[in-house]
Amino acid sequence: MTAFSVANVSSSNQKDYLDEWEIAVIDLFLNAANSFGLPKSYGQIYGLLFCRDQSLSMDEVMKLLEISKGSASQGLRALRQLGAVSSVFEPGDRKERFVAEIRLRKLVGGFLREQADPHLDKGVGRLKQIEALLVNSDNTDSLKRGARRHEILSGWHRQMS
Amino acid sequence: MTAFSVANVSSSNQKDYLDEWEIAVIDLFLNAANSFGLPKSYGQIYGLLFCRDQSLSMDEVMKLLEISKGSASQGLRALRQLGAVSSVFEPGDRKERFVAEIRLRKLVGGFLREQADPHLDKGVGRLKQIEALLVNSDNTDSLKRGARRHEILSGWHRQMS
DNA sequence: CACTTTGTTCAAAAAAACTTGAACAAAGTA
DNA sequence: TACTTTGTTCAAGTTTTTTTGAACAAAGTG
Repeated sequence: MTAFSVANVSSSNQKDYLDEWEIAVIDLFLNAANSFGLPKSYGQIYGLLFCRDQSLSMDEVMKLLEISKGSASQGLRALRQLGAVSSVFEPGDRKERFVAEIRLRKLVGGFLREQADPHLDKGVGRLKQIEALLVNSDNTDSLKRGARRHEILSGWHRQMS
Repeated sequence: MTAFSVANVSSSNQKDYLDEWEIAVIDLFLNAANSFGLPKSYGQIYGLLFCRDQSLSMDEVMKLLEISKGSASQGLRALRQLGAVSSVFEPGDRKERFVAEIRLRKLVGGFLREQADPHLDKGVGRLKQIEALLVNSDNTDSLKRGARRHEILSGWHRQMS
């Protein structure tokens, strides 16, 4: 093609603005994050990385999305923890760079593992606590009702595994 | 039994306090609601009804949970909308009374129908919008990338149905 | 060592979500 | 009609969550 080839310069070798369609995709993920109970900024960050072929540094994420250092740092950490992004170290570059995981399986799996499972576990703990209260004292009438409810909850828990 | 039988008096024929185990169950649902992205009060209300054999009026819900009229009204409406509670009119009583749906199938089904589906639909709308932006002008390079991303998103959508 | 670059932390500010209660509507009763 | 009971609405208040940015730590460089 033309003589303007891409140099592997150390600093920003990336577009420093967002295309319209990228803005729309980022907004899509922003809203998706919201409905999964995750902060909007997580959605934005994931959305941006999802759009790009090249990995991005935290700095580039901050500038492109116009979010603070804190948000970028925390967001990227959380997303990596969820398995939704992974980090790459380009050789000869001190910066950590990030790319989006785009396999739906992995995304859903990570989310379930990190978000759903902990909640389920907490639920199991609470069930045990309820059990304990049911052995307590007398008042047989209410306690019998409690025992029936406990059974229902246990049944639900079984069905969900 | 003793001579103290239960009369079908018109006003509060219910316990006006919560047992310890009921408080624990209500707390369980409070937290569950939270992790599903529903207001805590919805969880409390459902939890209370879940515990009881008898239907409860809005007034009783308010007093037992110590929540406001507004919360009780909105919570009960939303829960009915979700199919998580249903209302009953006792003959010769002006009050509407509520009971919890305890079939897991119905609960999950209602939740998906009212919460997940709308979000999916909104997502489809956004996808169309992105499509529109991709036909826009020139800048073939970025747009090609955009088209690839649009394919991925469409694929995801297919996999989720 | 002094300086730069990269990234984390966390208290405070901002934004979002939830709850409250007073005003209102609807419908029954006398 | 005037009064009561039941339930809804929504602006304002409260609480919770998220974001910001300044201070700090870690590690490379000259």
